[in-house]
Amino acid sequence: MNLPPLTQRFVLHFGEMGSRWGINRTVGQIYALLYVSAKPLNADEVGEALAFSRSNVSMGLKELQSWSLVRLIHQPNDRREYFQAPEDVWAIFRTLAKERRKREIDPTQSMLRDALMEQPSAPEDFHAQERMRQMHAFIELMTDWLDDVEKMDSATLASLMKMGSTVQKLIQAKDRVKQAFSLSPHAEPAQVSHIEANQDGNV
Amino acid sequence: MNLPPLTQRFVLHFGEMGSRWGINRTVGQIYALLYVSAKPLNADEVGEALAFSRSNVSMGLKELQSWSLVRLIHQPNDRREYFQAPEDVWAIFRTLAKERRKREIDPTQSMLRDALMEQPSAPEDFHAQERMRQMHAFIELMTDWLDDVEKMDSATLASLMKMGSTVQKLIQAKDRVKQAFSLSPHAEPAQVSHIEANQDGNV
DNA sequence: CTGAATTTTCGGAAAATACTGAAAATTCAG
DNA sequence: CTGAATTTTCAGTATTTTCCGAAAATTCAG
Repeated sequence: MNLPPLTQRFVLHFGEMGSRWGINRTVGQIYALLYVSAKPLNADEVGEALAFSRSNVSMGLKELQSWSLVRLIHQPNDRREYFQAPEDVWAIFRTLAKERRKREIDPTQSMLRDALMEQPSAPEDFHAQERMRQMHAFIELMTDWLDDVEKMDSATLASLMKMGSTVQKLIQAKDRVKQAFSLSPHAEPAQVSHIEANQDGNV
Repeated sequence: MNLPPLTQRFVLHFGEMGSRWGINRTVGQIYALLYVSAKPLNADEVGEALAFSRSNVSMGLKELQSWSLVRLIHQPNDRREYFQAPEDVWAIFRTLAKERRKREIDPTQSMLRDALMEQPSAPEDFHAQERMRQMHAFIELMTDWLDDVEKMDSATLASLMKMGSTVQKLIQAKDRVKQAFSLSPHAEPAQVSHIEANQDGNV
C-alpha cells in the first residue's frame, strides 16, 4: 500500500472499524479509498492501491454494490468498470439506514408478526408473546417514523436536527398560541389532540 | 434446548441475527431468552435452557453486561447471580444507540478530528481532507442531535415520532402564526431565524 | 464470430472467532 | 478462617470467515 498520509490513515481506520460495522477489512478499506478519491477508480487501481488480490477486490466491490454504497460508471474508450462513492453524506446516511433496516430489522419484525398471530400453548409463552408485542410495536413506530423522515430532503432534515429538543418547545408554544387564538392552520385536529393527550409524559 | 414454541422461535431468530448485529449466536440467544423470560435467570438456568457450556454462558453474560443490556440482581437466600433484561423497549433502544455510538462512531470521529488538524502534504490529500471534513461535520450534527434526543423522556419522543413529518408542518405553521401576531413565546430568536433561513431547502 | 481484455467464481490455505472442559479464582455461609 | 458453592479464566479444538490464485465466464473491439 502506497497512499498519501491522510488517505492512508483514513483507509486503515475504516479497515479496522469494518468488523464493528458488519463488513470486513477489505470492504472497509475499499469504501474508504473510493470515498476520499477525487476520481473514480477501477478494480485494478483499487487492488494496486490497497495490495489486495484482484478477486478480493471483485468480492469487495460486489458487496459494496449490494449495499448501494458505490456506483458503477464507465469512462469513454475504456472497457473497464470504474467505481465511485456518492458524495452527499446525507444520501450516504439514508442509504445506510435503509440497508441496515432491511438486513437487521425487517427480518425480526417479520418473525415477530408471525409469532404474534399464534396462540401460545405453554404458559411461559403468554408472557413471552406479550414481550414480543412490545418489541413489535416499538419497531413499527420506529420504522414508520423513519419512512416519514426519509421523505424529507437533506436541508429540512438538517434544520430539524439543528433544532434538536427545541422542536418540542416550539410545538408546545404553538399549541399555546393555537389555544389562545383558536387557530389551527395546517395540523389535523384529531392527530393534534392525540399528541396533546400524550404531552404530559404518559403513553 | 427445551423451550416453549414461541420462546424457542424468538431465541433461535436472535441467534441467527446475532452475526448481523455484531454479536455472536450465544450472546444473541442469551439476550433473547432473558428478554422474554418472566423472571430473572441464573447462569446455570441459561446454560441449561440453551444447551451452552457454563463458561460460554459466563462470557455471553459478560458481553451483555458490557453493553448494559442485562442487569445483575440477587435473590434472597441464594448466592447465585441472576440476570434480567430491562423491560422498557425505549430504554433498551437508548442503551443500544449509546453503545453503538461509542463503539462504531466515536472512534471514527476522533480519527477525523486528528486528520483535519494536519496540513496535507500530498496533493491528493487536499481532496481527501475535504471529504473527511464533510463526514466529520455530518457526524457532529448527528451526535449533537442524538444528545438532545436522549434527554427527552420516552413519552415525548414517542409523541414526536408519531407526528413524523407533521413536525415540519407545525413548525412552518407556528412561524406563520408568529409572524402574524409577532409572538415568540419560548424559542431563542437567533436560532429561529437561522432555521427560517434554511427552510427553503438550501443549507 | 474470434480472441484478448476484463470480471467472476471457486477450492482450499490462512486467519480470526467461537466454544468447551478443566483449572484457577472468588465469594460467602458457618 | 475454612471449604463448598459459584464464577471466571484459559489453553486447546472446532467452526467460520477471509483471502488468494487459478480457472471459468463474460464482454466487446475488430
